[in-house]
Amino acid sequence: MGNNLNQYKDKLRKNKLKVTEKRMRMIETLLEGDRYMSAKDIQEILKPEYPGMSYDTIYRNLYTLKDIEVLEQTTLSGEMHYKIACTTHHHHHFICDDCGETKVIRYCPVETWQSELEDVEIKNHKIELYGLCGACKEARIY
Amino acid sequence: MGNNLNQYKDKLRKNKLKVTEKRMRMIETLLEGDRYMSAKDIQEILKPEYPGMSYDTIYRNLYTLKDIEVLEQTTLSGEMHYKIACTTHHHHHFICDDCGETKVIRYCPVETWQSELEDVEIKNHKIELYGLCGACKEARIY
DNA sequence: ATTTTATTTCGTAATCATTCCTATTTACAA
DNA sequence: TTGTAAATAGGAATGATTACGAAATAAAAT
Repeated sequence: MGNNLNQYKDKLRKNKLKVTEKRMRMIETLLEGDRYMSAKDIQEILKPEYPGMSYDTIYRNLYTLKDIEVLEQTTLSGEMHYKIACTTHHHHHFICDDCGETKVIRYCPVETWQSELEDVEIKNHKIELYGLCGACKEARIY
Repeated sequence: MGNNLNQYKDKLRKNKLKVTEKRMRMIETLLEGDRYMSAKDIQEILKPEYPGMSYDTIYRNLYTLKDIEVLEQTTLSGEMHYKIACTTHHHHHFICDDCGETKVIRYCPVETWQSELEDVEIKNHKIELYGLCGACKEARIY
């Protein structure tokens, strides 16, 4: 794989976290998926390799990886989902309702909103677009 | 109260739903609160009046009222929250992390995003700003 | 190579939001 | 006023998530 797993190893080490096999496979799984995945999704995918992988491990690692900003999280239909975070530029996502694929959206008017609401202090914001990606739009039968 | 509860009664009847005491008190509670509230919030507030009000009733009514667009919903820290919907114009919210007060934001660049992502079909979107409202910002001790 | 420390297991249990089930009650139409 | 369809109470069930604690394992530091 030409995936730059080293940057993730470095990040783990920088945070005094150990580079374990399971952790790396979770990161790889999320890199390969490149969409929001639930704890169960990840367990399913890694089941052949690690049949006895405990939920405890998955949840703990998802939490840890989100904490060091390797992952970003969002709630999709009641379940927490995670995906690899992109740290190079601020962005949000379009999420396909059918296949779960995500697309990056760049435009973010947070300054516009800050000036619309002068008296408040915006500390955080969530933007998500939902719908059908090109492929799923084609595949739809009406 | 000068609150126009009649429009809500009409809306219920239009949808062949019964105008019950509990339903109307839930609507009143949400009107008075005018912020996102959880099922538990509502149960707490109505407890003196209806000590035995069942969760089923609360959840079913929240769902029903969202369904007929009397309420809008969002997930806040893992819990579903509801507030009275404004149907006259499209908008989103700023939500105060401290007191839960909401402020309407008008600017919504959904067309901009649609042209940024030509191939997808945006069917839905979620925009939420979080932070401190004017009052809570003042009240903060640093 | 040895030690130290973090991580995983594993089984189980607690928690919490939400939903489901059935008997009973209520709103409202006829 | 009566019939019936909808709504509710009360509690059990579900499902995601977190917690736990001790033993086993693995990673990294010396």
